[in-house]
Amino acid sequence: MSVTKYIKPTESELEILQVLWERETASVRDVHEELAKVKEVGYTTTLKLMQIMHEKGLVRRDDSFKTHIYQPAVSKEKTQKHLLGKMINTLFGGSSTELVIQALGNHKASPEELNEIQQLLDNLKKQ
Amino acid sequence: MSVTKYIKPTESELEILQVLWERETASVRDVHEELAKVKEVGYTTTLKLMQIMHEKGLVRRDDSFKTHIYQPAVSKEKTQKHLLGKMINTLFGGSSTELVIQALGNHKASPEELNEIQQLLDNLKKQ
DNA sequence: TTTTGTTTACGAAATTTATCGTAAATTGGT
DNA sequence: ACCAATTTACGATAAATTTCGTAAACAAAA
Repeated sequence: MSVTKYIKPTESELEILQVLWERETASVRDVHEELAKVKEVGYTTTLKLMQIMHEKGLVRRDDSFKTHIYQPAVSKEKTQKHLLGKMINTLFGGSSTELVIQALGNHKASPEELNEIQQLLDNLKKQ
Repeated sequence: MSVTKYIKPTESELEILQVLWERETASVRDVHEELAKVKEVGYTTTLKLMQIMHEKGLVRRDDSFKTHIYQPAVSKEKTQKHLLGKMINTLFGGSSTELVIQALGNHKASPEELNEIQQLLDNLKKQ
Protein backbone atom coordinates (compact mmCIF):
# COMPACT_ATOMS: atom_id res chain seq x y z
CA MET A 1 0.00 0.00 0.00
CA SER A 2 1.58 3.26 -1.04
CA VAL A 3 1.48 6.05 1.50
CA THR A 4 1.64 9.10 -0.67
CA LYS A 5 1.51 12.21 1.41
CA TYR A 6 -0.84 14.82 0.06
CA ILE A 7 0.88 18.14 -0.47
CA LYS A 8 -1.37 21.08 0.10
CA PRO A 9 -0.71 23.79 -2.46
CA THR A 10 -0.57 27.33 -1.15
CA GLU A 11 -2.74 30.13 -2.53
CA SER A 12 -0.12 31.22 -5.05
CA GLU A 13 0.60 27.68 -6.05
CA LEU A 14 -3.06 27.13 -6.74
CA GLU A 15 -3.11 30.12 -9.06
CA ILE A 16 -0.28 28.56 -10.99
CA LEU A 17 -1.89 25.13 -11.02
CA GLN A 18 -5.05 26.72 -12.43
CA VAL A 19 -3.10 27.92 -15.43
CA LEU A 20 -1.37 24.58 -15.87
CA TRP A 21 -4.61 22.63 -15.62
CA GLU A 22 -6.08 24.87 -18.25
CA ARG A 23 -3.13 24.75 -20.62
CA GLU A 24 -1.85 21.25 -19.87
CA THR A 25 1.66 22.50 -20.48
CA ALA A 26 3.34 25.87 -20.19
CA SER A 27 6.61 27.73 -19.71
CA VAL A 28 7.26 30.05 -16.82
CA ARG A 29 6.62 32.97 -19.11
CA ASP A 30 3.30 31.56 -20.25
CA VAL A 31 2.16 31.15 -16.68
CA HIS A 32 3.52 34.50 -15.65
CA GLU A 33 1.70 36.33 -18.40
CA GLU A 34 -1.56 34.73 -17.35
CA LEU A 35 -1.01 35.77 -13.76
CA ALA A 36 0.10 39.26 -14.71
CA LYS A 37 -3.31 39.83 -16.28
CA VAL A 38 -4.85 39.46 -12.89
CA LYS A 39 -2.26 40.61 -10.41
CA GLU A 40 0.93 42.59 -9.99
CA VAL A 41 3.84 40.20 -9.74
CA GLY A 42 7.45 39.95 -10.89
CA TYR A 43 8.64 37.34 -13.35
CA THR A 44 11.22 35.85 -11.01
CA THR A 45 8.56 35.46 -8.36
CA THR A 46 6.57 33.21 -10.63
CA LEU A 47 9.75 31.40 -11.61
CA LYS A 48 10.74 30.79 -8.02
CA LEU A 49 7.31 29.52 -7.11
CA MET A 50 7.32 27.09 -9.99
CA GLN A 51 10.76 25.86 -8.99
CA ILE A 52 9.53 25.26 -5.46
CA MET A 53 6.47 23.49 -6.81
CA HIS A 54 8.80 21.26 -8.77
CA GLU A 55 10.78 20.41 -5.64
CA LYS A 56 7.56 19.61 -3.81
CA GLY A 57 6.39 17.44 -6.65
CA LEU A 58 3.38 19.55 -7.54
CA VAL A 59 4.55 19.96 -11.11
CA ARG A 60 6.72 18.07 -13.56
CA ARG A 61 9.08 19.71 -16.00
CA ASP A 62 10.99 19.03 -19.12
CA ASP A 63 14.32 20.84 -18.85
CA SER A 64 15.92 19.42 -21.94
CA PHE A 65 15.56 22.79 -23.63
CA LYS A 66 16.60 26.17 -22.42
CA THR A 67 13.03 27.12 -21.74
CA HIS A 68 11.70 24.57 -19.32
CA ILE A 69 8.23 23.25 -19.94
CA TYR A 70 6.03 22.57 -16.97
CA GLN A 71 2.93 20.48 -16.46
CA PRO A 72 0.81 19.70 -13.41
CA ALA A 73 1.77 16.64 -11.41
CA VAL A 74 -1.40 16.65 -9.34
CA SER A 75 -4.83 16.30 -10.87
CA LYS A 76 -7.40 19.01 -10.66
CA GLU A 77 -9.98 16.55 -9.35
CA LYS A 78 -7.84 15.18 -6.54
CA THR A 79 -6.93 18.67 -5.45
CA GLN A 80 -10.51 19.84 -5.56
CA LYS A 81 -11.56 16.84 -3.53
CA HIS A 82 -8.95 17.44 -0.85
CA LEU A 83 -9.52 21.13 -0.41
CA LEU A 84 -13.28 20.80 -0.60
CA GLY A 85 -13.18 18.14 2.09
CA LYS A 86 -11.07 20.34 4.26
CA MET A 87 -13.43 23.25 3.79
CA ILE A 88 -16.45 21.11 4.61
CA ASN A 89 -14.79 20.18 7.87
CA THR A 90 -13.44 23.50 8.99
CA LEU A 91 -16.27 25.68 7.75
CA PHE A 92 -19.40 23.59 7.45
CA GLY A 93 -19.08 21.37 10.49
CA GLY A 94 -18.51 18.32 8.31
CA SER A 95 -21.82 18.63 6.51
CA SER A 96 -21.47 18.57 2.75
CA THR A 97 -25.17 19.27 2.51
CA GLU A 98 -24.79 22.57 4.29
CA LEU A 99 -22.14 23.49 1.78
CA VAL A 100 -24.26 22.48 -1.17
CA ILE A 101 -27.14 24.55 0.09
CA GLN A 102 -24.93 27.59 0.54
CA ALA A 103 -23.44 27.15 -2.90
CA LEU A 104 -26.79 26.72 -4.61
CA GLY A 105 -28.34 29.52 -2.63
CA ASN A 106 -25.79 32.16 -3.43
CA HIS A 107 -24.75 31.48 -6.97
CA LYS A 108 -27.22 31.33 -9.77
CA ALA A 109 -27.28 28.12 -11.73
CA SER A 110 -28.76 27.74 -15.20
CA PRO A 111 -31.68 25.35 -15.87
CA GLU A 112 -29.23 22.99 -17.56
CA GLU A 113 -27.04 22.95 -14.51
CA LEU A 114 -30.03 22.38 -12.27
CA ASN A 115 -30.97 19.39 -14.38
CA GLU A 116 -27.47 18.06 -14.11
CA ILE A 117 -27.65 18.27 -10.35
CA GLN A 118 -31.11 16.72 -10.40
CA GLN A 119 -29.79 13.69 -12.24
CA LEU A 120 -26.99 13.28 -9.77
CA LEU A 121 -29.49 13.57 -6.95
CA ASP A 122 -31.75 10.93 -8.51
CA ASN A 123 -28.82 8.56 -8.70
CA LEU A 124 -27.90 9.13 -5.09
CA LYS A 125 -31.49 8.53 -3.99
CA LYS A 126 -31.62 5.14 -5.70
CA GLN A 127 -28.90 3.68 -3.52
CA MET B 1 -22.40 53.25 1.54
CA SER B 2 -20.00 51.64 3.96
CA VAL B 3 -16.91 50.08 2.51
CA THR B 4 -16.13 47.41 5.02
CA LYS B 5 -13.06 45.48 4.06
CA TYR B 6 -13.50 41.76 4.37
CA ILE B 7 -10.89 40.19 6.61
CA LYS B 8 -9.96 36.69 5.63
CA PRO B 9 -9.51 34.51 8.70
CA THR B 10 -6.53 32.18 8.72
CA GLU B 11 -6.84 28.43 9.26
CA SER B 12 -6.33 28.70 13.01
CA GLU B 13 -8.66 31.63 13.26
CA LEU B 14 -11.35 29.64 11.53
CA GLU B 15 -10.99 26.86 14.06
CA ILE B 16 -11.60 29.38 16.79
CA LEU B 17 -14.51 30.98 14.98
CA GLN B 18 -16.08 27.54 14.63
CA VAL B 19 -16.16 27.22 18.40
CA LEU B 20 -17.51 30.72 18.87
CA TRP B 21 -20.21 30.24 16.26
CA GLU B 22 -21.24 27.08 18.03
CA ARG B 23 -21.23 28.51 21.53
CA GLU B 24 -22.19 32.12 20.77
CA THR B 25 -19.95 33.22 23.59
CA ALA B 26 -16.86 31.77 25.24
CA SER B 27 -13.75 32.48 27.27
CA VAL B 28 -10.27 31.71 26.04
CA ARG B 29 -10.27 28.62 28.21
CA ASP B 30 -13.54 27.41 26.77
CA VAL B 31 -12.23 27.76 23.27
CA HIS B 32 -8.88 26.28 24.14
CA GLU B 33 -10.43 23.18 25.68
CA GLU B 34 -12.46 22.60 22.56
CA LEU B 35 -9.38 22.91 20.39
CA ALA B 36 -7.31 20.73 22.69
CA LYS B 37 -9.72 17.88 22.06
CA VAL B 38 -8.69 17.91 18.46
CA LYS B 39 -5.13 19.15 18.35
CA GLU B 40 -2.03 19.69 20.43
CA VAL B 41 -1.75 23.35 21.30
CA GLY B 42 -0.72 25.53 24.23
CA TYR B 43 -3.12 27.76 26.12
CA THR B 44 -1.22 30.95 25.42
CA THR B 45 -1.24 30.16 21.74
CA THR B 46 -5.01 30.17 21.73
CA LEU B 47 -5.00 33.31 23.85
CA LYS B 48 -2.65 35.12 21.52
CA LEU B 49 -4.67 34.15 18.49
CA MET B 50 -7.86 35.41 20.05
CA GLN B 51 -6.17 38.67 20.97
CA ILE B 52 -5.04 39.11 17.40
CA MET B 53 -8.53 38.29 16.16
CA HIS B 54 -9.82 41.02 18.44
CA GLU B 55 -7.39 43.54 16.96
CA LYS B 56 -8.46 42.52 13.47
CA GLY B 57 -12.10 42.85 14.39
CA LEU B 58 -12.96 39.20 13.88
CA VAL B 59 -14.27 38.89 17.43
CA ARG B 60 -15.71 41.15 20.06
CA ARG B 61 -14.97 40.86 23.75
CA ASP B 62 -16.24 41.93 27.08
CA ASP B 63 -13.25 42.66 29.28
CA SER B 64 -15.11 44.08 32.22
CA PHE B 65 -14.36 40.94 34.17
CA LYS B 66 -11.06 39.25 34.75
CA THR B 67 -11.98 36.46 32.39
CA HIS B 68 -12.70 38.11 29.08
CA ILE B 69 -15.69 36.85 27.21
CA TYR B 70 -15.46 36.61 23.45
CA GLN B 71 -18.04 36.38 20.74
CA PRO B 72 -17.79 36.29 16.97
CA ALA B 73 -17.89 39.62 15.17
CA VAL B 74 -18.34 38.06 11.76
CA SER B 75 -21.26 35.85 10.89
CA LYS B 76 -20.85 32.24 9.95
CA GLU B 77 -22.93 32.72 6.83
CA LYS B 78 -20.99 35.72 5.53
CA THR B 79 -17.72 33.93 6.11
CA GLN B 80 -18.91 30.77 4.45
CA LYS B 81 -20.17 32.78 1.51
CA HIS B 82 -16.88 34.60 1.06
CA LEU B 83 -14.61 31.61 1.30
CA LEU B 84 -16.88 29.42 -0.73
CA GLY B 85 -17.04 32.07 -3.43
CA LYS B 86 -13.29 32.31 -3.44
CA MET B 87 -12.93 28.57 -3.74
CA ILE B 88 -15.45 28.38 -6.56
CA ASN B 89 -13.42 30.94 -8.44
CA THR B 90 -9.91 29.67 -7.78
CA LEU B 91 -10.63 25.98 -7.91
CA PHE B 92 -13.79 25.38 -9.90
CA GLY B 93 -13.43 27.93 -12.65
CA GLY B 94 -16.33 29.95 -11.31
CA SER B 95 -18.86 27.14 -11.63
CA SER B 96 -20.79 26.52 -8.44
CA THR B 97 -22.41 23.54 -10.12
CA GLU B 98 -19.09 21.85 -10.58
CA LEU B 99 -18.46 22.29 -6.89
CA VAL B 100 -21.86 20.95 -5.92
CA ILE B 101 -21.32 17.87 -8.03
CA GLN B 102 -17.93 17.24 -6.46
CA ALA B 103 -19.33 17.70 -2.98
CA LEU B 104 -22.29 15.41 -3.53
CA GLY B 105 -20.19 12.85 -5.32
CA ASN B 106 -17.55 12.45 -2.66
CA HIS B 107 -19.34 12.79 0.60
CA LYS B 108 -22.24 10.60 1.53
CA ALA B 109 -25.44 12.39 2.38
CA SER B 110 -28.30 10.86 4.32
CA PRO B 111 -31.76 10.47 2.73
CA GLU B 112 -32.96 13.38 4.87
CA GLU B 113 -30.22 15.58 3.55
CA LEU B 114 -30.94 14.51 0.00
CA ASN B 115 -34.55 15.52 0.52
CA GLU B 116 -33.48 18.86 1.85
CA ILE B 117 -31.40 19.46 -1.24
CA GLN B 118 -34.27 18.25 -3.41
CA GLN B 119 -36.56 20.85 -1.93
CA LEU B 120 -34.06 23.59 -2.53
CA LEU B 121 -33.65 22.37 -6.07
CA ASP B 122 -37.41 22.37 -6.65
CA ASN B 123 -37.58 25.96 -5.47
CA LEU B 124 -34.79 27.01 -7.77
CA LYS B 125 -36.47 25.34 -10.72
CA LYS B 126 -39.69 27.24 -10.21
CA GLN B 127 -38.07 30.59 -10.87
C1' DT C 1 32.50 36.51 -32.27
C1' DT C 2 30.46 40.04 -29.82
C1' DT C 3 26.13 41.72 -28.40
C1' DT C 4 21.51 41.48 -26.87
C1' DG C 5 17.70 39.44 -24.82
C1' DT C 6 15.70 35.60 -22.38
C1' DT C 7 15.81 32.13 -18.98
C1' DT C 8 17.28 29.77 -14.98
C1' DA C 9 19.73 29.49 -10.43
C1' DC C 10 20.66 31.13 -6.06
C1' DG C 11 20.03 33.38 -2.10
C1' DA C 12 18.33 36.85 0.73
C1' DA C 13 14.74 39.75 2.54
C1' DA C 14 9.99 40.71 3.70
C1' DT C 15 5.61 39.18 5.20
C1' DT C 16 2.38 36.39 7.34
C1' DT C 17 1.12 32.93 10.51
C1' DA C 18 1.71 30.08 14.54
C1' DT C 19 3.83 29.06 18.84
C1' DC C 20 5.00 29.67 23.52
C1' DG C 21 7.80 31.43 27.73
C1' DT C 22 7.67 34.69 31.24
C1' DA C 23 5.88 38.22 33.95
C1' DA C 24 2.23 41.08 35.58
C1' DA C 25 -2.56 41.59 36.96
C1' DT C 26 -6.60 39.81 39.04
C1' DT C 27 -9.53 37.00 41.76
C1' DG C 28 -11.01 33.93 45.37
C1' DG C 29 -10.01 31.43 49.35
C1' DT C 30 -7.79 31.13 53.91
C1' DA D 1 -3.49 40.53 54.27
C1' DC D 2 -1.39 36.65 52.11
C1' DC D 3 -1.23 32.78 49.04
C1' DA D 4 -2.51 29.98 45.14
C1' DA D 5 -4.56 29.62 40.86
C1' DT D 6 -6.03 31.64 36.71
C1' DT D 7 -5.87 34.95 33.20
C1' DT D 8 -4.01 38.47 30.37
C1' DA D 9 -0.12 41.10 28.29
C1' DC D 10 4.03 41.30 26.01
C1' DG D 11 7.49 40.03 23.28
C1' DA D 12 10.39 36.86 21.12
C1' DT D 13 11.06 33.00 18.15
C1' DA D 14 9.93 29.73 14.68
C1' DA D 15 7.99 28.30 10.52
C1' DA D 16 5.85 28.96 6.24
C1' DT D 17 4.99 31.83 2.31
C1' DT D 18 5.91 35.39 -0.95
C1' DT D 19 8.82 38.50 -3.19
C1' DC D 20 12.58 39.93 -5.94
C1' DG D 21 17.64 41.36 -6.97
C1' DT D 22 21.68 39.73 -9.08
C1' DA D 23 24.44 36.75 -11.57
C1' DA D 24 25.24 32.94 -14.49
C1' DA D 25 23.87 30.11 -18.51
C1' DC D 26 22.16 30.04 -22.88
C1' DA D 27 20.56 31.18 -27.58
C1' DA D 28 19.68 33.94 -31.42
C1' DA D 29 20.98 37.87 -34.13
C1' DA D 30 24.20 41.13 -35.97
